[in-house]
Parts: sequence; structure tokens; C-alpha cells
Amino acid sequence: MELAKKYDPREVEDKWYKKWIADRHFNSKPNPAKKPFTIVIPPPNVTGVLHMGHMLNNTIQDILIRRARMQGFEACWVPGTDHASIATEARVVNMLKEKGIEKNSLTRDEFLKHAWEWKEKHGGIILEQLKKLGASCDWERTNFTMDEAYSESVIRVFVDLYNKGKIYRGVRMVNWDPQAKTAVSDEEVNYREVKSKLYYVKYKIVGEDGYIVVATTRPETILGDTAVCVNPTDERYTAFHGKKVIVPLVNREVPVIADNYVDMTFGTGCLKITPAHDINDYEIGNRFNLEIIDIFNDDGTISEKGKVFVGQDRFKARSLAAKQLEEDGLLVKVEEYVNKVGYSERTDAVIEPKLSMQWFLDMKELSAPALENVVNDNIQLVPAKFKNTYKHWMENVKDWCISRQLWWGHRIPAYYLPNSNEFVVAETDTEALELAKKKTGNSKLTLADLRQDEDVLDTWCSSWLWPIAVFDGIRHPDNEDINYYYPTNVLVTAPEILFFWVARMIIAGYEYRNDKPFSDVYLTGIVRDAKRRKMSKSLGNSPDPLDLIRDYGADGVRTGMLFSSPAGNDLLFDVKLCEQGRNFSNKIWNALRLVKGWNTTNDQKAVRESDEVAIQWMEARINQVLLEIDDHFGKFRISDALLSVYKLIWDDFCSWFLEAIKPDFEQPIALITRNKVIDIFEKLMKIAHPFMPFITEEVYQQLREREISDSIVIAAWPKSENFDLALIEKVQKTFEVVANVRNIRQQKQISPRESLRLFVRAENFESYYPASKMIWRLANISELDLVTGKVENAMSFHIGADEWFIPITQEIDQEMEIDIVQKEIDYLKGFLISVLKKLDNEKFVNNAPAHVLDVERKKRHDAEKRIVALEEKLASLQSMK
RNA sequence: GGGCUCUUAGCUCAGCUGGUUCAGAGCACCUGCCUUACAAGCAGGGGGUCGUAGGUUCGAAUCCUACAGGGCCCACCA
Repeated sequence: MELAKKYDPREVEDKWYKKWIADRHFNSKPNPAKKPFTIVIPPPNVTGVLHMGHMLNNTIQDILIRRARMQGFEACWVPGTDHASIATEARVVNMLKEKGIEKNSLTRDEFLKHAWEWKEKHGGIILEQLKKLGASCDWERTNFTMDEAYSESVIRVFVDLYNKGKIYRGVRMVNWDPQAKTAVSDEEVNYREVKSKLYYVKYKIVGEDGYIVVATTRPETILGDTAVCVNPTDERYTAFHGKKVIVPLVNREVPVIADNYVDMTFGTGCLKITPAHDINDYEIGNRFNLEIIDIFNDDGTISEKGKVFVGQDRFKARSLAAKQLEEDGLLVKVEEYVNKVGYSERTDAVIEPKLSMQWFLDMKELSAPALENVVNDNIQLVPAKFKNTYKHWMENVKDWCISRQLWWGHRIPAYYLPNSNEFVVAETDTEALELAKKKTGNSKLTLADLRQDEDVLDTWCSSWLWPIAVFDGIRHPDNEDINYYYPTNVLVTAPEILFFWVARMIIAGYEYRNDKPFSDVYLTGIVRDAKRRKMSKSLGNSPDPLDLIRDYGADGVRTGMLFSSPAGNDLLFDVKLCEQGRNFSNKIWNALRLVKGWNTTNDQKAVRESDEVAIQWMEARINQVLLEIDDHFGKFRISDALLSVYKLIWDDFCSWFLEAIKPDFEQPIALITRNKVIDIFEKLMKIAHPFMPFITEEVYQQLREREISDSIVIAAWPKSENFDLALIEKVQKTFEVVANVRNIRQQKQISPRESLRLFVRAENFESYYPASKMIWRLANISELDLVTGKVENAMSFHIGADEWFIPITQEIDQEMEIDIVQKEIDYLKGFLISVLKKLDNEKFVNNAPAHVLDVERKKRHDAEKRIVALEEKLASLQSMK
């Protein structure tokens, strides 16, 4: 069958993916005869759709897992999704709103029913999309963080940590998202610079006429003021220490206190203290035992305690407060001011620092092994630069606020006793009841008497168990899967979640398996557009990955992304990269067309000596480059590995090898030669397979009409065998000759079709043999002869100390040639002087190592010889004038 | 403000412990070619005093110091 002139990935890719799934090549189970190689996917949000970041991330994982599979590991890539409590709940709330249903109008169970329905319908789209990319996940192992077994694991861990005394309840200043009405972690707050106003407000002194002026960006929080603070060393205010001032708007008397926290140079040097709504104020409040007045409701409106503007939204209250202050004559001035404001990552609402009762996990002791084992490289971060950042964070780790005021998630298994703030913690409500009975001594308690905590756990409280829980290693710590697959090998993820997720998985790993969750962490860069802007939906600068796959093929997109993404470096994505990837696919395809198009013969005479050299050389090059590739993989330099493959196939295989070996027009090729070419081609496909799974399979199958079950997916990764380095070097010299001949053709406008005679004056011509045979074909040489003297009327060039001549019929431009030769002589003489300078320097000769000296001496030798030859040439050119 | 890191060809980046694989790669660019696998191609070619200024050394892109300009992380000023 005639192959299409251009490679069309569309049908090929779907065809093979289906086949691979049907043949269960991606499925894994513990196999004691093999070593495991495990990757757990960073579970995307269940609501997510594939974006460029996922593409990069999962391509890298697929490359690693496919190569491991070929290397004979029991490769297992576990996919799954994260319930992403805040993000998903927000989506569901919006969805309900569109249907005219308010979340508040629903019971918890009703809401969860909607949420699950929504999840079943829309969740996990991303996993289907990953299949288009070629991801070789074991889909039967797909996990979801709210699966029944997984949820049990999460709850069990909570109970365990509680029983170990690591979990406590406490009033803390949290980042409150008034829109989602939940606390969010520090990591989920984005600070942005915002233009705002700085209000200067008078606080009257009690019992005096005077006042002091306080600067604030948030006049509405005046309602919660319980002190005014100055720096103790600030002489302007020494007189006010211990006096009282009247808080505007609410006319409350509060003390003037002194604390070093206050920056004398900012504003007026007076700070109003609102312990309920600012973390620093809270701390100062604690030091001075100040009253805490929480003036906000959960939705960000002013509460009864605010006394004025009650029920108004906080931003409305701000303008009302400013207006009122002005009317009261207490507003001195308003300045334009730029400050940083925290926004919720999930809802983009302005974060309100708020005191609230939350659950916390004590991180101090838990994190110790996680710090140690990264510092000592037991777990390697790639690139290593992240180690410092990690260390810094882990050394300053703070307790983790693990409760969220949401419904979608794992509900905290704490049960309050009747009319009490006391509670029991247990994995199930029946266990909780037993505990409650014991605790109260009341055996008549029923479940209806207990009230379960309303909060759910932070999303990361489930995903931190991911590498363990996907193998059910929490509930069944001794099961076959966890024992076999854990610790996993490598985690591929984004640096943004190094602390959110990676660090916490390491902590959980040591706490629950007493071992690391993975050996290496490969941190990918951020995918940006050509202008270095982060790709995002809102900017609209992110292409749809599925469109890209449709246009360039999954192989094209995969290689395109990797052409330019060293670990940890941002990827500046450009469609041109995908084009390059697609072109590479097409190049391979056309090589296939060439090979498939050959007629073969059994005639021994068709076996050419040059073919044998070419084959030996190509095999040697593959072995040589395999070492490079394996080295790159060992260092997680995936881009470099791909580039090596790319050059091996495009330059060595296509441009040199196939050109050298392809038969003359319409001549058949020796069968034995063709079969060797096919072996080589196959080997190359195996090497390229992790990067380009689809086309390599297609070509692999096409090369021999093999039984289809023999998939490249499970072919053995080629091992680098001993190779003849000297041969590679010889052939390399041959290529230089070819390039020089081609260059002269170009200069002299000699058609490639015109055969040329080639002469060489060489000390040791054997050094080119037998590779020289290849020259004839690649440079269209009809004759090659050794000479001892000069060749007249010829263009010449040097390789090392050898001189090559091409007799030409065209007139040689004497002046130009003389000029060129003279320039080269001048350069070489200058070069020689610099070398001699070194060699004459006693300190250099005495201090430099032997091999460096040898190199310098060889430089001198070669340069001297070249100069002699060039001067000879110059003389002869001049004599011809 | 504290910590980390980077600056090499037009672009994106390699260059490990100082000395021929030290000035490289891919892309882009320029010049020829629709040559019997491939114009999504073939062949050839030109680009950098390695951010700046000092220092160490026989020798510095590589080590040290300062400066300039990016980036990341942490904390966050009312």
C-alpha cells in the first residue's frame, strides 16, 4: 500500500491508543520478578479541564513511565482527581445560582447531592483528555480523593493525629474569604498592589482639647478599635502614654499604648489597634490584653458589634465611615496610597483577617523528618535550587489550619456532646457515640444527641496522603500494593505547590509509612506565552491543548513542548514549537516511505562496501548517543534527551546514513543491507518512543508486517553496547570532507549532479579509510586519488594537516584566492604566537597538567604545518599570475 | 525588609569541580536548490570581547568582591 506523502496523526493516534488499552499494556500489578517504577499523578481538580501546564507535566510523566516500562520495570502510573473543595463548591454554588437555587436554602445533604450529581456529570473530563495526549496511566487504578476508601483513609488519619495530640482547636487569625465564607490558607491568598486611600483621622484625647492623628486605609475598622499605639521611643507622643482617646464614630474610650512594632516614619507614627481584624494588631492586643471586637459578619457585612453601619457591606461601610468622619470634622486629609491587598485565590474576594475557631495541625515535630530527608538528598529536588527554598520554609513551618467552612469535602469527625463545646473524635458516628457515652457517663445518649462539626477538611488534608492512599496504604498498611509500589519513584509537579502539597506528602510519608513518598521531585516550569505572560484563561493567551493535538498530533505537541523546557525553567510556549514537533514526525514518516519503497535483491554484488561502513558507523553512533540519552535521563534533563534523539534521527540517520546507503536511482538494495537498515530504524523508534509514542508505534509496525501484539510499548529499551569510537572519528572527518566539497560546489556554482574528481595529499590517508568510500556517494565524487604533490587548477581545502583538491574547469580568481590564503596565514600566525607565548612561559609549563601541555604542543605543530602548506599554496598562486 | 537565584548568538537555553569536545545547541536569519523519502524539505553560510568594574591565577564564561538589571520564595507597613 502506498503511504501518504504527509503523516496524518489523527487516525493513527486513536487507533493505537485503543489497541494499547485493549491489550492492557498500561495496567500493572505487583510483580516480584520486576522492580517497580511508580508515578502518582498530581491529581488535577475534578472540575478541571486540560491546560498547557497539565500538558507539559503529564508529557514528562509519560516519558518517564514509558521509558521505565521499556527498561523492564513494572511501570505503574496512577491517575486520579482531587475533589478540590473550595474550587468545586464554588462551581456548584454558581451552577445552582444559575438555576435560581441559593446554597443557603438547601440542607447540607441536599447540597451534597447536587454536588455529586455535578461531579458525576462534569468531573474527570480531564482524564479523558489525557488519553488524547497518550498518557499511559493504569486507568483501572483511577482514584478520587472523595472515593469511599480514600475518604476513610483521610478520616482515619485525622483521628490518629488527634489521638496523638497533634490536632487542636483554637481561636486564630485566619484569612477569611467572605464570599466563600470560609477560612483559606496563607498559600491561597494572593497579594496584589492596589491603589487605595490613606485616611488621616483625629482621635480626641479624653479630658483634653487635643487630639492625635492616626492614618488608616480602612476607616471602617475604626468601629473595632480598642487602642491607639505609638512607638515608645517616639518623643512626639511620649506625653500621651497612658492617656485615653475617643474612638470616632462609636465614641469608645481606649488607651494609648506604646509598642516597638510601630514604625515612627510611617503616616503620623500613630497606629490604631483593631485586634479582631489585623494580624499585627491582634498580636499587640494580646500583649496588652486589649478587648477584641469583631465587627464583621461572615459575609463581610458589619455586625451588631460594630454599632453603626450595621448590615452594610465592608466596602460600603468604608465610604460611609469616611463620609461620617468628614461630617464630624475628624478627617484631616486623604492621601492616594498604594498598598498590597490579599485576595482569595479561589473567589478573588478581598481577604478579611478574622478571628475564628478553627482546627489546627501542629507541624513542628511532624515536619522534622521531611526537612532532614530533603536536606540530606534522600529526596532529591530537581532542579536543586528549590532545596534552599524548601529548607527555608520547613524551618519556619507554622501550624496548619485544616478546617474549612464548606460542605464539599471530608467532614471533620468531631462530635459535640449535648449542649457543650466538648467533643469526641472517632472514625464513625457509632464509635463516637460509644466514646461520648463513656465521656459523659450517660449510657442513654443516642446519635441524635451528638452534633458533628460542620466544617470539612482542607483539600490538602486528603491530597497529602495521595502516594499512600491510592494504594490503600492507610487502611491496610501491609497490603501487597503499598508494599510493592511505595515509595514511588518520581513526582512531577509545579513549584507553586512545593509547600502546599509536596512538603506535606513528605511529612505524611514519614508519619504513616516511615519512608519517603518518592525519591525525586521534578519541578516543571510555568508555561508562558512568547511575551513571558503566564498562560491563563482570563488573558485568553492559552491555546486549547486539544486543538493543538488535532492540528499537530499528540507526538508533535509533546515534542514541541519539550524542545524548550529544562526542569524548573519556564516554558515560553509558541505554536512554532509544535510545528517543529510535527515536522519531526513527518521527517520520520518520510524516512519510512523511503525504506518501504526500496526494491530488494539477493544478489551479493549489490552489497556495497560503503554500506557496511555506514551501517557500522550508524550503529556506533546509536550506542554513543544512547549513553548521552541515558545520562540526560539520569539527571532528568528531558529536553536534552529529546534533542539528542532528534539530532540522532534527523542528522545522523536521515541526513547522513540514509543518504549514504540509499541505492542509486531505481536500483535494488541488497536484502541483507535493507534488513540492517530496518533493525537500525526500529532501534531508533524505540529510543524515540517515550517522547513520541504514536508515530513510533506506527512506524515500528510498518517496518515489518509483524504480529500486532508485539507492541513497541513493551519493547526493550536499547542498551548501549561497546562501540568503535575511532570509526566515528574517522567518519566524522569524512563528513568534513563532504561539507567542504559541497561548500566549494556552492561557491563555484557547480551542480550537485556534476560528478567531481577528488585528490588528497595526506600523510596518513589510511586514517580516512574505509570511511572514504562514503565520500563518493555523499559528495558525488567520481574518482578519488592520492597525490604526493600539488594539483594544478584546483580548489583546495585542509582537514587537519591533509590537503584536498578538486580540479575545476572554471577560471580560478587568483586575486581572491590569494587574499583568502593570505588571511588564513595571518590568522594562523597570530594564533601560533599566542600558543608559543604560553609554551615559553615557564610558570605555565611548570604548573599546567601534562595533557594541557600536550594539547598546546599539538596546536603548535598543526599550526606550523598548516602555515607551511598555505605559504606553498600562496607561492604557487602568485607564480600563476 | 529577609533569603535564594539568574544575566552567554536575534530568541530559548547548555556549558559539572578554572586549561581543545571552550565559546556551543535548537530555533530564527542569509544564500542557493521543487535533486528520483521529505519545500512540514535539501545543501551551504554569517552572528557573541560570556551584564559592568575590579581582584585571585601561568591561565577566568567558569572562583572572589562591588555595582547594574531581571526572576523566585518568605514576611508584610497601618
